[in-house]
Amino acid sequence: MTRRAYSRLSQDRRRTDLMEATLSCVADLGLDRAGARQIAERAGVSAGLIRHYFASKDEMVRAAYAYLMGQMTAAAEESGADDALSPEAALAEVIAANFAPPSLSGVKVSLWATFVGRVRVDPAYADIHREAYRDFLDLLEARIHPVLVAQGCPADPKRCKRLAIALNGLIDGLWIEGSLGHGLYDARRLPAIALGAAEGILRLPDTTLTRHLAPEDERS
Amino acid sequence: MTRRAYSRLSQDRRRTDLMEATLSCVADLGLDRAGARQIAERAGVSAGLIRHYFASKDEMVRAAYAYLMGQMTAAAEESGADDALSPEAALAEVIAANFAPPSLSGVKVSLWATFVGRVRVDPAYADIHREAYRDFLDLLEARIHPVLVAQGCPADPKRCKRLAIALNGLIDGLWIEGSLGHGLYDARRLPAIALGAAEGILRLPDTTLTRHLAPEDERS
DNA sequence: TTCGCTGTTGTACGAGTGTAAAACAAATCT
DNA sequence: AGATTTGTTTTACACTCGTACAACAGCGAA
Repeated sequence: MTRRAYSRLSQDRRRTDLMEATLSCVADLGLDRAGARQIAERAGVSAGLIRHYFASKDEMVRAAYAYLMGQMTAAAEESGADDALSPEAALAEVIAANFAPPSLSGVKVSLWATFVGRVRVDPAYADIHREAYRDFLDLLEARIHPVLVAQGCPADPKRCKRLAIALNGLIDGLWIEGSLGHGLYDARRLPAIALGAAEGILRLPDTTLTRHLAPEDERS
Repeated sequence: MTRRAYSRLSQDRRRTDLMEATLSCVADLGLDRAGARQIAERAGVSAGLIRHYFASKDEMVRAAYAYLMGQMTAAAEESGADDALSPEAALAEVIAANFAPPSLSGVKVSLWATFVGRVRVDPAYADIHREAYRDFLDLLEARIHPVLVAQGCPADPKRCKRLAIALNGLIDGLWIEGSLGHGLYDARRLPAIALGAAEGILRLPDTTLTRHLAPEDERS
């Protein structure tokens, strides 16, 4: 039997390859059918190697979840971070970014949902989820506050947090249904719907946020 | 070897027992560890019986998902259906019902998320999800319209549908995070947060919905 | 009471699982 | 060039999985 040729990669590269293969398998096949051999094959590697990088397959899946959420929160924190933007434009960008690729993605929402389903089963998943949720809540709060101040609305911390919780709920729910692409309405309407609803939640005047819609999203 | 005693049940009873045991296992153990033997044990039955009621274990899981969503939709449609209620009170009740047991439940959200994770994998799951989503959207739209009319707001079908989509997003997102019980805030605040945000989304005057909060939920 | 039907159990089987550990080879060092 | 290290493959193993099927027993009919 002739042995397979292979090349050695850096530790980090192999780890991320394996985690990305894990995510790809989970998204395409579901958690139960994402076996170690399948994942290894997608990573271009043999199954035994998994245990050289992770203590167990379960730990690899956990690591893949943490990796995914880390990427998503990093992407969220980048959006609307341009200092030249007005507070209103920055908030609008943070919100709207969730309703265009790469955030709006069937693969991403599938993975997100699959792992959220494990939060009650495994405390490690609960920790990862809680941290990602808190990060996004904090980001929203930080983007909401200057808008309220600029518009002369009450902006005490309690109100900001409360509004951040509501806004996060809105974004999450719309993001899930929009990403699943069930065809009940055109997903291109989502940015306008989300920004319009956000204006309402924050009790801002009409078009405070929607005026910052990207041109391609302007149809209502 | 002495054989186990058993009693014969009606077909429907056994089927629902098996589906409920399936849901219980999936919620507690995760989809991958919810094996046929485990499920059968929880249903008080031997594993071979599954194939007498379902073509395969996978089909039983699918049936359990449809069963779960059927229950949830039915519960939603019952809330706020009292004709004596004002339109505002009925809408408030539909919204608030999601943030108190039995709707607000870690088990339910775990199951919901687990199955949503399969929507991309298996078209049967996509169908079940789409139908449940559409039903809830229609319900919301039907409850929103009379409120807008009573309050003298624009209430054309397009706007109603748009508002229903946004409101559904808000409810979904808040329900998920609230049910997971991550401890980042007190879940008892959710009814007030949701109703306040809904007032904003629908551009209703303050307290139009929040005034219908149940007494125990009145703390902001 | 006995018979017949069928819901139910128990067992066996092949395929697939995650994992351990030995054999090997690619890159690095001397 | 030769030795060393260690990332990688391969094989083997114990176990669990879903499923098929024969044997059994509860229950209604006759």
